[in-house]
Formats: sequence, C-alpha cells, structure tokens
Amino acid sequence: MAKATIKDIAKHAGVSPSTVSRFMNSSGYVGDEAREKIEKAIKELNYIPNAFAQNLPTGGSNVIGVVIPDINNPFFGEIIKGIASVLDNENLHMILCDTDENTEKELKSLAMLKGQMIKGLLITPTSDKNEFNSEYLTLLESMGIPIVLIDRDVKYSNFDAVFLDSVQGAFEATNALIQAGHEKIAIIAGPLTSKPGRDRLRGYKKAFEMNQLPIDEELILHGDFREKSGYQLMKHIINMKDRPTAVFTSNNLMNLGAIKAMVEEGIEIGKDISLVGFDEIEILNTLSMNISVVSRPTKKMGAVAAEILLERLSGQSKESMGMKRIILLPKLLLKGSEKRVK
Amino acid sequence: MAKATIKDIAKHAGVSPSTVSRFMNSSGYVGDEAREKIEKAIKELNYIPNAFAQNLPTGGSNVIGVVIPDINNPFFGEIIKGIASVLDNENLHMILCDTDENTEKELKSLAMLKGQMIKGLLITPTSDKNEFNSEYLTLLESMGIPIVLIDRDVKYSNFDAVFLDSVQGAFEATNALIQAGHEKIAIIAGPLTSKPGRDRLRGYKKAFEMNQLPIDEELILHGDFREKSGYQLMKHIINMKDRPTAVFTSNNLMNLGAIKAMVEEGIEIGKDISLVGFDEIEILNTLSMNISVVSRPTKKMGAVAAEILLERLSGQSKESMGMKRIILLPKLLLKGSEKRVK
DNA sequence: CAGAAATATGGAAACGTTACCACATAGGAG
DNA sequence: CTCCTATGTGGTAACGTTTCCATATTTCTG
Repeated sequence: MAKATIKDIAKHAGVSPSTVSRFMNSSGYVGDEAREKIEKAIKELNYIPNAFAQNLPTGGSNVIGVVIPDINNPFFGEIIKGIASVLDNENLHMILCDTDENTEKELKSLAMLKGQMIKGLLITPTSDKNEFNSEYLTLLESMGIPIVLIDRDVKYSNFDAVFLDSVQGAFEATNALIQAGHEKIAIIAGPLTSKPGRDRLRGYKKAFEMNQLPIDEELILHGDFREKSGYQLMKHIINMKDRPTAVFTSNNLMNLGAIKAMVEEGIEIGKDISLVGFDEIEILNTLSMNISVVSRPTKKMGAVAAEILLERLSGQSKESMGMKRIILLPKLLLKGSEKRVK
Repeated sequence: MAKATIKDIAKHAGVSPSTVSRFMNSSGYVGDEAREKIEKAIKELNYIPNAFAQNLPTGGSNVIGVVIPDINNPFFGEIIKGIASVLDNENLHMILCDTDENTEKELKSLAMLKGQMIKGLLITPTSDKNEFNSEYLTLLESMGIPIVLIDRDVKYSNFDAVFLDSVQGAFEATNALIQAGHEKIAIIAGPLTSKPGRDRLRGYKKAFEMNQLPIDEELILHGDFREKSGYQLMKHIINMKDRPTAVFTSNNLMNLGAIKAMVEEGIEIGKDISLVGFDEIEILNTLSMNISVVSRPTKKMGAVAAEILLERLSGQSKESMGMKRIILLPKLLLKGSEKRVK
C-alpha cells in the first residue's frame, strides 16, 4: 500500500482535493456530509499530509533548529525537555544539533539548518567571543527567521533571549557564605568569554562590596565550565597555604569536579571547606549529599524560549515588539554546606 | 533580498535550470564554461537549495528520525552522541523525539515523523508489549523506510537492531557476586515487557544454575527502570527479615535509587550489603564511590545503529541482506562493591 | 420575491526542484 | 565520410499541497 495523498482521500470520499485541503486546515467551508466522508477516508487510508508538499507553496517548514553545546549536561537535557513541552502542542518539531562546545561544529550546524529551511532557531552559543559566529547568526536572522538565545549571549546582538539573573544568583550564594561568617571565599569562575561566566563573577564581587569586604584577586580562579577544570582548581585551592574557608563554584560540572577533588583529598564538605555551587545536581540529592546551590528553573527556560519563538512566528514583527529578553530569577537552596564550622 | 531559486541562478548564469540542477547534484554533464558561471552566480546570489522542493520529487528527505524514551538518562545521551558522530559525516540530520517512556507520545511522534518523510528511523521503543505500536512500526517499514532498533526489541518484529548481550552482562555480574561468596543475592529486575528486563533476569538465573545454586523467587523484585522503583525495592530488601547479602540492579537509574535507599538507611555499600549494577554512572566515579557495574559501549551502540541505517539507505535491500542484528558485549568492571565482607 | 449574503464545492495555477527525454555538437572508429 | 559514442544542454512533466477564483446552491433581508 503506497502512501495516501490528498488526491486519494478526495477520490475515496468523492470530493475534490480542495475540499480535503480546507478540511485539513480548517480554513474554509466544508459541509457536514463532506466532512464525515473525508474523516472516514483519512482513517481508512491512514492519511498523513506530506510535509514537503505542504511547505513548498507556503515557503516555510514546521521545524525549528535547536543548537546546544552538550546533550550530556543535564542542564541542557532539561532545556530540551522544556522546549519540547511547548513545541509538542504546536505541530512543530526540532532538529537537534549538539556542538560539543566546539565553534566549528556550531558553524557547520548553522549552515545545515539554513538549508533545512528551519522556521526558527533556539541556540545556546558556545561563546560570545566568536565574531564570525555572531555574523552568521545575523545572516540567518536577516533571512527572516527568528532566533532566541538561551542562557548565553552573542556579542553586539539584539536577538531575543532567555537568561537567568546570574549576577543575582552568584550574589546570593556568596552573600550567604559571608553571612555564615566566611571572609576568605574563593570562586571557581567560568570563562570571561561567556555571559554567565562574567555575570557570576560580578555577583561574587558585588557580595563583597555590599558587605564592605575586600576582594582578594588571588581567590578568583577561572575554569572552563567543565568538570576537569573544577577538579584542578579545587585541588589548587586545597593546597593553598592560606586556604580559604569557603568556595563558590560557577556551574554544575565544575562543582562536581570540585567535589571530586574534595572527596579525594579527604576534605569534608561544609566542615573543612564550605561550598556553594551554581545549578542543582540531581544526583547529589539522591545520594543525600547536601550541597547548597543556586537553583534555576531550567525546564522553564527552555519553555519560555520556545514561547518567545512562537510569538515571533505568529507574526509579531520585530519592529512592533523590539527585542524581548526574559531574565528569570534563581533561587538559593541552602542545605548546610555553606555553614562555617571551624 | 529575497531568497534565490534555481531559476535565478540559471538566469544569472545564462544557462537552464536543468544545468544548474545537474551541477548541484553532480549528476550529469556540465561544461567547464557553464560550471564557472554557475559557481559565480551561486556565490553572488547566496543560493541554498530549498530542501522541500528538493525532496518533493524524490520523495525522501535527508533527515532521519530518532525516538528515545528519555533524554535525561545519560545512557540515551550517549546513544545520541554516537548517532550524531556518524550522521555528521553524511549530510544527514536528526529530528529528535523524546517519548518520556510514554506510548502515546511515541505514537504521536511516529505519525509526525511519517509526515516529515524521514529517510530512516532509529528507535528505542518504550515497550515491546504494545501491539499497536509494533503495527505502526511495520507500517512505517512497509513504506520503505529502514528502521533500526536500539537496545529494546519489538515483538514479532524483524527490524535491524543493535542490542547488548544483557544475558551475558547480568550473568557475569551475578556470577561475580557468587564467586565472592554470596548466596542470598536479590535482583532488582526490570519489567518483563522489555527485552533488557527479561534478559537481565535470565542472566541472573543462569548464574545460579551454572553454579548449581537454588533460585529464591522471593529475591526477584520487579521495578520499572526508574530511580524511584529502585529506591523502593531496595528499602524493601533492607527491611527483609532474612536480608540478602548482595543485590544486583538491572539498570543505572534503579541502581541509583537503590544507592539512595542504602545511604538513607545507613547501609554501607560493599560491606553491609554488596552491590553490582548495570550501566555505569559517571558521577559515582567522580565522587569516588566504587560501585561495580556491568558497563557497555553506549556511544558505540548509537554509532553502530546509525551505520546499519546508512547501509540500508545506500541501497542494500532487505532481501539481499536479511535482517541485521548486532549484539555488543558488555564488560564487567569490578571495583570492590561486590565483595563479601561480613 | 428579487437580490444579496452565506455556504459549499471544484478547477487550476503555483511553489522549487529533479528526472527524463530530446536534441545538439564534437571527435573517433570503421 | 558515415555512424556511433561521449559530452553538453534545454524543455517539460511530475511531486503533493495550498490558494485563489469561479460556480453552484441555500438562506436571509427588506
């Protein structure tokens, strides 16, 4: 049985293809009798419209591109779930690209997506440093496809975006450590080439300023958001002669690396060294390791990004709307690891 | 600047659309002079072929569908990475569907994918119990699109597939526990409606038989592959009056749940109760929790599945090839948690 | 009850590409 | 020098929809 086309349905139901089309799209008049016969035919022949034929005349697809740096990071897993939850109700689908935090792969993906005539793009750029990349995104946008950034910004861009108030999150985390009595607090920061990296460092500094405490530049250590760098930097911290009493880590993977280093070195978390991280790590709760963290509504970030895209797609032109940037708020979850014991 | 079509290129280069098409697809004769002019026109007009128009006549796309039960399970994250690694080199792309282990969502996804005219399908079905689902897959296959199953089978089906020798893995794990001196070994098994669930139970039983030990049906507990069931069943085990000295868990999430229960109850793993799980959990290594596990080449599973699909797509008809089922071998990683101490 | 509006349907062009066929032209083989 | 083959090119019919436009038919409205 070959795949049924709209003509087959029309023939089977004794009406014209036009009528079937109107029925499918609820776009014009369709009589009750015709309606019934068409419904029956569709069921019997198992008809599903051919998306290409559907999109050819209209010039657009029903696919949106999703480009993220690493599927295996649970943070992005949640983002994707959030996006999917919105798209599912809209007959929209996603082509997923994992860039492995690699700019070249990202560029390749973008070129590919352009050819796929995607309707819109949701992207967490690997870095906002890359000018070419940003240029490419601008090119895409100039073709009329809306783009929403997630979590990371692109230099000099005016794309719609969903961010988290990283400054606030880092501020609260650091402030909590200060309130708990710490003064020597190290930060395992992210790269300055990424907005979250910069913002979290800013929040950290802000907490010191607000509490009128001096900032020790020696305690500011830069990692690359990966586990390994968190591990190495924490080892470094542990071996400092004038060791800080607390550490704030700028993302989940580095936090994990830091924890690994502490476990290895026999440092008791929240006792020998206090710790607050950014982003929850589900598994730590599972294992009843109570590490205080700045948590954020990850799934919601994905969902909101998808919703903004939908708004754009439904015709709200940039002119009338300006750029839309949603900044969600983090929540500090204190579980004890921030306390000052010694 | 409106998007250029093949006709624009043709006009600009002073040739016919046919010639441009042949050039684009390297599918026929194109003279040097024409070639140059076309190349120039393409660059100047920034031409990218419209994928829909391209696919309409040929009836196929360059997109393959990937349907998996849960993106957030690192196992499937790895699978996806494996698939992507192969597809990237072939100008093929994936539409990703996350079914949330929900049959209805799965069905919806399959219908959608059919409309997208996907070229092939890689799927881990939620369950092989669902007859309708299997029927649907058969329908898809009858349309001529190749399908490769990953990790889970479909009842009465003859699709290509990549599995892991779960029997062997479970056998080795259980056998290791027996060799370590355990006799009362419980299994937190998966649902019998899934092949891995069945196979791992079989491997468990096989180990007892090979060692001529009796199987205690009371020690066979069925979960649903989710963390919560592992947690609940382990709690149950801990509270048994004649408590087993060792437990084998059938997948990563249930293993995690079991560990959570043990941590909560103050049971020392590998001492009070020995433990071997199925599938590695990266984070446990990070935290220096040495739990013995059956590990499998997850990324490779995805890659191999994608490769089989490519073979099919490159024209190897089912007739000439029969069905292709690759069964990869697991590897038992002993880290100490299997030992019998008490 | 005439005409206008609302309802219902079919026909045909268009969307951008590919695939096939027809037609040239040139160079070699016999 | 004729025929064949290799090379190069253009014309045109698909592919499965949607979107107008044209044409009925029915139902109001005054």
